[in-house]
Amino acid sequence: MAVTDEAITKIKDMILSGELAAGDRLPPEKELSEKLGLSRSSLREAVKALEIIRVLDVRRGDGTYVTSLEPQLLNEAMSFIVDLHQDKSILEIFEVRRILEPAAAGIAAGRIGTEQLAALHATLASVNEETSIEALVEHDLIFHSLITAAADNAYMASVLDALSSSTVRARIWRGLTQEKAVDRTLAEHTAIIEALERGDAELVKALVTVHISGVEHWLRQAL
Amino acid sequence: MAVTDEAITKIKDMILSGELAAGDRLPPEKELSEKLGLSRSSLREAVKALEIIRVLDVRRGDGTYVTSLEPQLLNEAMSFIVDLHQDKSILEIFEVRRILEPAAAGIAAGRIGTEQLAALHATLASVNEETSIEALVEHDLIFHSLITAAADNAYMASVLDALSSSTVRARIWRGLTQEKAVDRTLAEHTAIIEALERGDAELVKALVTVHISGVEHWLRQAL
DNA sequence: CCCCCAATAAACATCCGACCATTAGACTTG
DNA sequence: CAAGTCTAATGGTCGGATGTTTATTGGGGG
Repeated sequence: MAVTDEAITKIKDMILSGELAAGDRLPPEKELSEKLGLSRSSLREAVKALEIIRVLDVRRGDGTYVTSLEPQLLNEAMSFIVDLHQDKSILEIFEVRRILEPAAAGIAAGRIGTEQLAALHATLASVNEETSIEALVEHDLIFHSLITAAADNAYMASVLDALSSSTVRARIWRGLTQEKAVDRTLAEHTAIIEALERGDAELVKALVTVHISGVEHWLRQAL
Repeated sequence: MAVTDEAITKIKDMILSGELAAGDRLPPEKELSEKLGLSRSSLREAVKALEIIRVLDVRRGDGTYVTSLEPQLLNEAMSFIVDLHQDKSILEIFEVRRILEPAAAGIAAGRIGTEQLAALHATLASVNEETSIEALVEHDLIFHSLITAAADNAYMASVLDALSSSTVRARIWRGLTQEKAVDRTLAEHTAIIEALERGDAELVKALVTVHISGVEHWLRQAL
């Protein structure tokens, strides 16, 4: 194994063993490179890799720290990868979403609070049939994120958010707007909010399933 | 933004724009560093980061290539992150698994082939109540992976495999063996295989739900 | 003509040392 | 005591030298 990969493993092990905890500061690059027995250049490659997947937080002029390692940090790292997969298997992604998202929404129905419901209303009110595509994508991301967040499971939220990365959503919406399906989507969003307010988990699950399956169906025809 | 991060974004964009396709070879480090306007050292940090998340494949003495970007490559990158989360939110992970894995197994019931069933029998036959913990963990990983793989959805398999990283599984099994629950787990595995053979999707879903919930329940008591 | 092997060149791996840019914290000053 | 300033610590970037691995090429032998 290359020294850089060894360094990555060693740093990871230092975290797993508890030698480094969340929020801890790592020794300076020069010092750590000597401790691990490799050059600063090689160590920096290792640190950069760990920074990309949000394990380390490098602050210039200050130092390098272990991140909180909270599940939501999984998000960006996963999204980065999903972004690159593009159309290749978008239908497979939807199959996972169709399973996970209704379940998450159902859980959310029993846990969602007043503030979160207000936020849902707000994002819905910010768009209509004449809104720009960019704003619609933004609304759609927020809408689904708010619901998955309300399920109060950071892993679930991370996985779902990553699977619906912004670039994927953007492409879909571009197609949907051409099909004049915007009003239908917004109507479905409205229905989902109402069911959430009533706390009707079964109805929420059904509505979300229909909502996602609708897009999925459109995709199958478009491809 | 730092030059290294710019380089990461540029390489990512080259892939998104189609300038670089899966399997393509990147220009040599020296050449690419000049094209992107940064030093070779900094470029190497960017390449290392992309290599860790399985976007690039660096072959010493040969060159650097874009990976196939297949969904299963998501696996290792995600597992690496989940590994670091440890106990922090293991119950949240189980909540996601309890939703996704029965659904995947239910789909697998209709798609699983003879060879895959044989593989399931084989891994089950390789263990008993006196097997070492390491071998039990290995069996457990293979058993669940085979089923999720049979659902024929690479994203689903990647997410599930990542959520049950080997270190997490190892810790759980260590606890389960102390509780003499090994035989029960193996009995449940047997029942799941039989239901899969019959193609009874509903029963498979129920059995997998019970199976995962059982471990989840044990975890709640243990924590 | 084909196969095997050694020589070669290309490419990544690693290291070093220098200098720049930024930040946190100590210090000075009003 | 507060605000601004200075400084040491730390990461960011660079260029080049050298080592290691691999693919390729060309020649020699079968």
